[in-house]
Amino acid sequence: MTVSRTMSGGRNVRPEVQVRVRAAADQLGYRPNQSARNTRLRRPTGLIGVAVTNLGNPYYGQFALGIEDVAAQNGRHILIGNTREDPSRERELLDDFAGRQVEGLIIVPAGNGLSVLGEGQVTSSMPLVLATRAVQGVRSDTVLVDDVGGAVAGTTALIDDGHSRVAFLGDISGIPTARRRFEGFNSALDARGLGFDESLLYSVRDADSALQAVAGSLGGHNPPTAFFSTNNRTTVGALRAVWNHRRNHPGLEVPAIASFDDVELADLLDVPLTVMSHDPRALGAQAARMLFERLAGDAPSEPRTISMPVTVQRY
Amino acid sequence: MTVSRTMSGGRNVRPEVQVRVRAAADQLGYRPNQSARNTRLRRPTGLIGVAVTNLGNPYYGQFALGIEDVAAQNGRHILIGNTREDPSRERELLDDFAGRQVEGLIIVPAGNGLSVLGEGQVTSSMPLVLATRAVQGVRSDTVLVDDVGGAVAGTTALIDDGHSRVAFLGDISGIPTARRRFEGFNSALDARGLGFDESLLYSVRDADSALQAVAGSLGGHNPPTAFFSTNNRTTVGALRAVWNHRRNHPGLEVPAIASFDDVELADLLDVPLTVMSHDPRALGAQAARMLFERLAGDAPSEPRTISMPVTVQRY
DNA sequence: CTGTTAGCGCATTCAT
DNA sequence: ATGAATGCGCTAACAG
Repeated sequence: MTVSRTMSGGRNVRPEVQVRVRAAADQLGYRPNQSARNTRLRRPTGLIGVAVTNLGNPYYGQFALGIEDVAAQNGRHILIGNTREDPSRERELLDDFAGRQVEGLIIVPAGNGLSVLGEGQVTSSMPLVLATRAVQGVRSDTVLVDDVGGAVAGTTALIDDGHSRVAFLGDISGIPTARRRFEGFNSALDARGLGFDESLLYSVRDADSALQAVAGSLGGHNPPTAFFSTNNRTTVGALRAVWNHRRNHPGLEVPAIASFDDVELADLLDVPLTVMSHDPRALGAQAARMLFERLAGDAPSEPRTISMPVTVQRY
Repeated sequence: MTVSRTMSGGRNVRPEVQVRVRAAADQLGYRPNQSARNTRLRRPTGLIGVAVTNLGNPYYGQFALGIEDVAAQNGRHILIGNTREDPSRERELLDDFAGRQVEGLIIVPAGNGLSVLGEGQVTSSMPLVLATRAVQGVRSDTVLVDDVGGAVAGTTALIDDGHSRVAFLGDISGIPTARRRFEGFNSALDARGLGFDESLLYSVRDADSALQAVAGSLGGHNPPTAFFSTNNRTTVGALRAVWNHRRNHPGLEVPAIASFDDVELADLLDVPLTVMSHDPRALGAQAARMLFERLAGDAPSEPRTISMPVTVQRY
């Protein structure tokens, strides 16, 4: 008990004894076992579980930073896992997080919108905030991006520049976010009385496949004059392809790109670029704040959905 | 006991009973308490503590991804914290990690090489791998980058291009990595019989300050013809400054940049660029592998230091 | 100020 | 195949 008391503040232990206890602890490398401590105190673990779809994407680095920041302010730590868009990996992570008694979850749902979260096992037992994508059948706090509005604005800007034949780069069957952006894209075309040529829909996810798609598209018959890119990975590919195209065909009009998400240095590239951007770090911070509000009990019982604004910039 | 047995595999429990148990568990949202489990089994937690200096930097996103990958393969999860180069935050994290009985640590030491790790409290009690930077007085497995060799190679390439007046962008007093790269930079100049003009040493850390420094430098008397940039953040700033300079002074020779660390899209920028790069994801994976080797007991008792190779590319 | 008792949730061991 | 007793490391509550 004297040791226990000393290690947890030292109330009611003689200072000199405390010194001896600490010295011995240092010597022996003793540290109180938090697992046992938590067991006994029936205390929350101070852990937040975070699952993202691609840790290697700078976007999610910023996102994680936003969460970490707010978590640290609230004395919590984050357990982070990468789902690689793989629902089974997501399930593993969720099970593990739950078993570790995390206090809450911030999840970027993997896959096509029917993630394992929909089964409702984990989600009912602890506070959950969904980020970036909603999941069918899951009623929980959610932080979305104004995908539709942003896509409408970006596409409209493209149209106003005179583009009427615009290709779309994104995996609308696999990724809900891409689907919503496609919606906005389409309704902007509609609003201007333009149709979308289905042959200009490229189902790509990463930079390489986007590069191939754009290169192929520009090399084909009746190529588009602009590309709508759904995320920063596909934008990188599109930029490279357009860059190559410009180098190989000097004098020709340079195809324009409308990119959802910003890419560092893209503004210097001399490619007509419309960026529909938002701040992933702010998104992460917002998700974390919603989670902590709920943990603190001062959130309404109804799930809240917040939509992060999207701004359009031209380069 | 029947529940316990069922939840941990179901040996010696009648199948029909197992079904009922699982049903009830689902219904109630019951999940075995890992803390209690670990306490009883005196089992390791399956957690790895990771501390990086800047989670928002894409470099560390890749680094974390490399760790996560290997950790997942080994059935471990990662607890990640951001130190913001702040030693006191590092200490907090380390204490917390230790208290949570993480099985091992992968740390990018914060600050100037005399991190709190030097005090030896935490480090003696569990396996530790230092990444990117070494710490004075700490003998542990370490994964470094060939900073000196890479800097020599990059600087030499610059000199061979005819540059004799090269500025240096990096915080050599605050960041050990920058110091080592400065060493290589200097010895390459020496080897070619060139001196370094101390007035061309800019102690910058982030993109903005690097941009200011380069802009100022190019606007001054006797400006350098090239810049050595110590990391991807300072490189982004330098690229922007050089870009602006070229736009404002067409016809003038464009200053060259030698960048330690690659930056996405920089190769398209039409700025003479020498990149000394390595793969942060591989570095993370390597650090994780060393940690798990040690945990498995099949590592030599002597601490090992591995140096990741640096390749030089020209754009 | 310090020690004793009891119990957190779980699993090993030994009964039945 | 199931249950009872016991103890993991810790601390609240109660002695003294």
